[in-house]
Amino acid sequence: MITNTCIVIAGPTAVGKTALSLSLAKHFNTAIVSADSRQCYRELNIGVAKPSPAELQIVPHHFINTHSINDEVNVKVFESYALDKLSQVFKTNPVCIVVGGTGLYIDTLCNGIDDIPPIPEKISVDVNTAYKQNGIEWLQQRIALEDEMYAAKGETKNPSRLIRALAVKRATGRSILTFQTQIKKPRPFKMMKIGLEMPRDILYNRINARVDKMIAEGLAGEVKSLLPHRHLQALQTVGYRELFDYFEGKLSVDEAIEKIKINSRHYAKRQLTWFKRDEEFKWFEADNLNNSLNDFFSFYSQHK
RNA sequence: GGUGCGGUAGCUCAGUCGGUAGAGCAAAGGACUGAAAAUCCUUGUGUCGGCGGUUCGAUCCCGCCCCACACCA
Repeated sequence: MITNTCIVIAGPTAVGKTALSLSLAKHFNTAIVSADSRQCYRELNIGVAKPSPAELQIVPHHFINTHSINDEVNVKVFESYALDKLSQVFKTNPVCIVVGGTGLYIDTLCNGIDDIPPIPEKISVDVNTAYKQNGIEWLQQRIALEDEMYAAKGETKNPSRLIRALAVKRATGRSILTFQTQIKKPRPFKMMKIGLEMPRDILYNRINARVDKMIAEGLAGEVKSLLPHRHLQALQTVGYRELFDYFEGKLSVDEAIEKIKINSRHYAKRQLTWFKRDEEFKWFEADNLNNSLNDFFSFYSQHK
């Protein structure tokens, strides 16, 4: 029996993941499942560097333009969506391409994520509201009182983790840490993890150039039309937040553009830190597409 | 040409009543379990513009020079 295989392409923003994934999808005559937490939103276009409409037509893509910024999208939503699409693809094809820069999503697709009961909305809302009113000190005090285990071992300086920990404790009576087993879930397919990288200065030049291109293509107009939605989680996105600040008069255009470049570099660095920790990745120099393809096929022929 | 205010980390600046200096940003490294393009943690030696003087000791006080900005001619 043929083993179904996910070819996972990861790496920092602007390294060239899309180009390689398209070539591979054409070669294997298969589909792409995107593992990108922002390209799934149909309202976000220029700033999230989606494949072009033409590219989307040539190769079937999943988890791109599939959701609205008003939908709740999170790692669990992605996991079930992507697993479902993979099983469909594998009915007719033994290979599927997974490409994206969201480390948590890729990790979860490959290894699963611990099951934690759903949290009643009221509890999350209450915790969030209290945090906004009272600040992180309040969260730290509540965690110290309500979840000793988390207070001792958790990230007590990180508001988003504290909020989640407190909500889980209140909803289940158990510390979130007791749910976190890190046991990998078996998947009905093989993973081949490919990381793309390039020298830092070259990557940063590419990022800067791509930001300039996005601006030339009209990113500011896109962001302006999304101003009423700027509070949504989906809009907490590099390229959008900085231009929101411009439209609200907090930054000049030039300052906003410079900020987008800086924040994109920070983002790229975080992605590299995440993926480098996963020793299952095979890293290729992404200096040029043909070289990457040659690297891939010689690797693939040895490991398929 | 004159007067004034400055010249301190890659940038913007603070400070040292004389004992060789520290914030924010940048940069670098790291973490990451339903917000993840999010969120959070760690890392600060630099001829303190130059040359002299005073002093045990000067980035700080004094003199001259250079540079920038503002105003007056």
